[in-house]
Amino acid sequence: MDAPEDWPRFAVTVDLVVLTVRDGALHVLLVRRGEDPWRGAWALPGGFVRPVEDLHEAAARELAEETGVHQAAGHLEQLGSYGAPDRDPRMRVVSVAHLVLAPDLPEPTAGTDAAAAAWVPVDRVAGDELAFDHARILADGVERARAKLEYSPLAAAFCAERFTVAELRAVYEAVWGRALDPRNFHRKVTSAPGLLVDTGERRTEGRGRPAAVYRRGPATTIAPPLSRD
Amino acid sequence: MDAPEDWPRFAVTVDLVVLTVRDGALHVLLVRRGEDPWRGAWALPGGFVRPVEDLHEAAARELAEETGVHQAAGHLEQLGSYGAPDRDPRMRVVSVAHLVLAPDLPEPTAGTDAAAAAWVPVDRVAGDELAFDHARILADGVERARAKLEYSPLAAAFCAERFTVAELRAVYEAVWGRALDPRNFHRKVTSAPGLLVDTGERRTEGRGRPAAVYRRGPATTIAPPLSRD
DNA sequence: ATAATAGTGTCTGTAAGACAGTATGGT
DNA sequence: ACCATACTGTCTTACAGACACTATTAT
Repeated sequence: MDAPEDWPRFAVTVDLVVLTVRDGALHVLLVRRGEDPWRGAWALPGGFVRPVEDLHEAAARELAEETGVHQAAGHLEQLGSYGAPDRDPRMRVVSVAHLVLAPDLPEPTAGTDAAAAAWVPVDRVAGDELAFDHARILADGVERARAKLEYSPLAAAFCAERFTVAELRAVYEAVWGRALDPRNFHRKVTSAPGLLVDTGERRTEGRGRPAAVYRRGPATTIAPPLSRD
Repeated sequence: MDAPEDWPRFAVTVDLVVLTVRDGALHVLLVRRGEDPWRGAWALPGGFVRPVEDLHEAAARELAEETGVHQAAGHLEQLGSYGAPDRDPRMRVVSVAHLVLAPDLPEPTAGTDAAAAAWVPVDRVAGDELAFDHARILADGVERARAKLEYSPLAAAFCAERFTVAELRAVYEAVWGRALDPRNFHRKVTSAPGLLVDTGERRTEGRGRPAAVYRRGPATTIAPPLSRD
């Protein structure tokens, strides 16, 4: 086996698929590119991995830099790596994409790097207006999120620390793009052991009976899973 | 945003978690390292990504080089990337790990690179005898394989092109490490639409009634999934 | 005949989907 | 009073797990 220093050098970046739920629809955070290539196109936020940081750290740092969010609530996980030889015309770049699920955040651009940043509904992102291979990365991220809601407690990452069953259901409906029966959903999530912890608090939203307020429980999976059919 | 050529250079490798089922147990393909660091330790097969090839191509090439297998049967997918700053003492290396599920192969070492290669039962691999962070990568690969058998037709990737229900069940039992009820398993997999295609062929294994021989069907998921409890 | 494996039928408990009905607030 | 939302209970159907039973081969 040969020594690493004899082998081709790559630039390594992290790209972020940051998803949130706003106004009943799944949104992704995009930035407008200020330079060539792809000047003026929308792109996923991201940046280069520094010499001394792990991939996960780099993703968290870029998230904070570009959105002003110190990923306390929410969820960050590695999505996958993209390294087609021609994906960046300047040189060989491997991007390690990460998926972030965040509660509804204050308008972006609080950050620094990007010329402009915006939340865009995922079903209104035209694939050909995204830079590089970001349309593929976005599609993979959305699919991962949709799949994970089935068997993991991750939907709560889209909510504030305290939330109602209706808010949780709204997340599922936005991410899956279909209506769920409120009564069966309630029965399912409240009976799943360790999924929700009742805070005792009640909350009135407009009219109607006040809803119980929950926190995330210790469960790491939902078995049997919810079905998105 | 800055130009990639101004940024730190990484070496990028692919590492392979190659799994197969032999003698009723899940095995992983390991190679003995011939050089420092970790000279003499077991490691996952792998190597450096070349200047002009995609990550997936690099993984397939390394698989062929180190095992002599031209990944026709079987399955290859990306597992995840590992890039802790100190994972290789020589320089900054990011490894894109891939998972390979292969039918029982002829003894390795048919390949070239590795000083020695061997199939090792996964539950007999001591974590601290693997080079670099390969113990973690192996654990992630095995967990991925176990999880995917639940809801995907991937178990067939461990079988020859034509196989019986009993052979398929043996795969599940080896990967999950628990016995399954042959009758319920048979009912489940034969009634899953598109999972198996009856070839009409029958096969007698020792004594007992001959078993129907199947090929993989077009199904991409098993819904509802099997449960490994 | 006996053993062994392949494959089918039946029963039971659990849970999902559909939806009636009750509880508790705002207007 | 009325409506909207939260929550509970009931019915039906589907399916997993358990296991009796039949089918077809080797010894």
